[in-house]
Amino acid sequence: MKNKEQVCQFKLMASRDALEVIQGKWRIPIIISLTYGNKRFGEIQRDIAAISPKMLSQELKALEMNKIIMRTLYDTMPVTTEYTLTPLGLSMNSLLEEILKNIYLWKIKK
Amino acid sequence: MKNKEQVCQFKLMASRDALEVIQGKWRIPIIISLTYGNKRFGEIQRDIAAISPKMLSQELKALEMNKIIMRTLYDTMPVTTEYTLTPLGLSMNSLLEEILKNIYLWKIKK
DNA sequence: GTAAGTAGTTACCTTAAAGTAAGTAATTTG
DNA sequence: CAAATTACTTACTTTAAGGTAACTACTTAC
Repeated sequence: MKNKEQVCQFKLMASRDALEVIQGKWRIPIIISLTYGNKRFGEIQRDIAAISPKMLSQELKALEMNKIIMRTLYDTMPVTTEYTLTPLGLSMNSLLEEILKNIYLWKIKK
Repeated sequence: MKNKEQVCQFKLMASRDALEVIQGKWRIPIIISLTYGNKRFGEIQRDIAAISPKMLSQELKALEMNKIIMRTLYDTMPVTTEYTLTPLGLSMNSLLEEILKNIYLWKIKK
């Protein structure tokens, strides 16, 4: 078995890549918004009142590239776009729930 | 029971405060480093080779304020400072492990 | 035909996060 | 006693993230 230091270094390198997925001001809010239903661009924008269309568009693209969300085009009149969490996105959310709960419980405790 | 929209809005607000704890380039790497043993300033700095003393000092303070880590002064000669994860810090780490594992598994899958 | 909604894009600007470099103070080693 | 180590701090600069505002293109409603 490898020693602690090597394992630690490996974990540090792995996290550097993986965590960009949830870094930034808007990605986690977008994931949270989508756990309450598949949504369209405008609906997410209304959920997260402070986000600009530029940032929303940019972050949706990044989340799609990282396979956290999916974009589906519906050939309705007018054309609508729907955003959905992937299984990875859903698994991220359940973990975020845990983290939020832990931090919240800690903050109210004493 | 409240409707989906209200629950979603509540979650979005709660996450805004809670997630600052893990935002930024260095906080999670520091947490990871400390799960492989209580460490001193210089030891963390050696683990995370790219971090500057300024950033390390600043982020350690922030993590301490958020009760993720603890600082212990030892009255040795010379005085040494040791950083330790709190129970909250440890719980954060197990969740980070899960997130990293999920993202990793997803990335290698196909 | 004017306004409003959907789903964005583009260009430009500001600010906050991070980087760089040097300094401090105390102690220890050669 | 000069150099190195530990644990930082301070001042200044750079970069990247995010903000602002205006614009596009298509459709529907009034």
